[in-house]
Amino acid sequence: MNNTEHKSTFSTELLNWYMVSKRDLPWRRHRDPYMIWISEIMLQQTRVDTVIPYFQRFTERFPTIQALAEAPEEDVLKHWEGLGYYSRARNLQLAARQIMELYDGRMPDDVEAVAGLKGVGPYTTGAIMSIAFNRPVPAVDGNVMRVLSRYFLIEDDIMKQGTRKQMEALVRELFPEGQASHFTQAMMELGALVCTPKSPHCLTCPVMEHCAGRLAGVEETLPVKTKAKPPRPEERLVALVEGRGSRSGRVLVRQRPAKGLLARMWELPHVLAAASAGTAPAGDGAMDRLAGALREEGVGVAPVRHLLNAEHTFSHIHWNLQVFQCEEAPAALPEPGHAAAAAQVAEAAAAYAESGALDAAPPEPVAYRWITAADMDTLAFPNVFLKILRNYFSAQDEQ
DNA sequence: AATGCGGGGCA
DNA sequence: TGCCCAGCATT
Repeated sequence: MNNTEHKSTFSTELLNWYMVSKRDLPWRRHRDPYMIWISEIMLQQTRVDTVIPYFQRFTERFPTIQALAEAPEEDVLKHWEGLGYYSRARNLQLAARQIMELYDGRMPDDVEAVAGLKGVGPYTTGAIMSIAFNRPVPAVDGNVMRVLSRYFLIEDDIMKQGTRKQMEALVRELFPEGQASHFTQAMMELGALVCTPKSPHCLTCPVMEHCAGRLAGVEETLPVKTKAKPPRPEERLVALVEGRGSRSGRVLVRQRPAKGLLARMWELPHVLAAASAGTAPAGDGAMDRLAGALREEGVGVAPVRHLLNAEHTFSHIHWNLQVFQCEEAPAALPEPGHAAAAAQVAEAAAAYAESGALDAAPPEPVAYRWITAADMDTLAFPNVFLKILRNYFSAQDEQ
């Protein structure tokens, strides 16, 4: 069998398998390019089972591009809470506004236009063009690279930029005439269900017969991939500040800056204790440091006791969190009109004025706030703080 | 080309 | 519990 026949066989067998094996997923129930787009952004770095409930809630709340474009950003972030990589949510809304302004509110059936949308890179461009518009534009993600590297025994490092380009060229040769949509989804489906990262299910694979990786016995060692650096440890001290008097039953939280890690998410106040794990001060030393560091930021707290420890891993940082129950220190609590808060508002407003309207969100001050359990329904928290706060409020309920 | 950016699943 | 998964933006 020559090379062309080999490729044709792969595509035909894979497509036939997909037609009878494909899963019934929410975004496969319609051909609305908006739904395809939302699902593809959510599916970046995220598994299907995790995405499904988010997709349902998100598309129910924002059923159209216009609805998404016109929603408050905080609402969009709240519907992304727990999914991670929160810039995806922000870029999604920016792109929706792009589509409203440039393409009359409809996803353009055009490669260059799609590729120009915020948060849409080479992979998502291919996914939208092929899945939604049935155009033969390659959508090469980790699944596709795994499948192709095994079937065609490609030993290039998939972390290299050039390898993805090579795979895209290969996919262009593999597209069956008029079947781009099914074929793109078929490769993803095979990667997700059969050609899995560890212990692939070769015996049930529709293309096992001519899989070069399996025939050579190296399917387990493909794809070749350089390892990522381990996350650097960070020791942090966290204040769970309980309100007094009129603020009784409330907890002090703050919103993170608009850029960087967990942008615009809410969290418990915390400070860096030490650059590496295991060297953080303990007990009274930690409580003194926490109170001192927060006071420098204009927040007066009095740590009472150590409550619990928690961990949170990002791809590049590992947080070890020591959470301390604190009382408010009346002298220096953040109030509306507080000097530091006012300066932050002014700074955000200035940044907004300098930037184009399309790129910038409305000025949202980085602010402190006293919240109740009910506020948890509207503010978006990273998972680690979500768990701590839910735990805390439910314990308060029992008293 | 290298780095920043979450969270969950599995052995 | 430790390891694996890996798109897009920015610089």
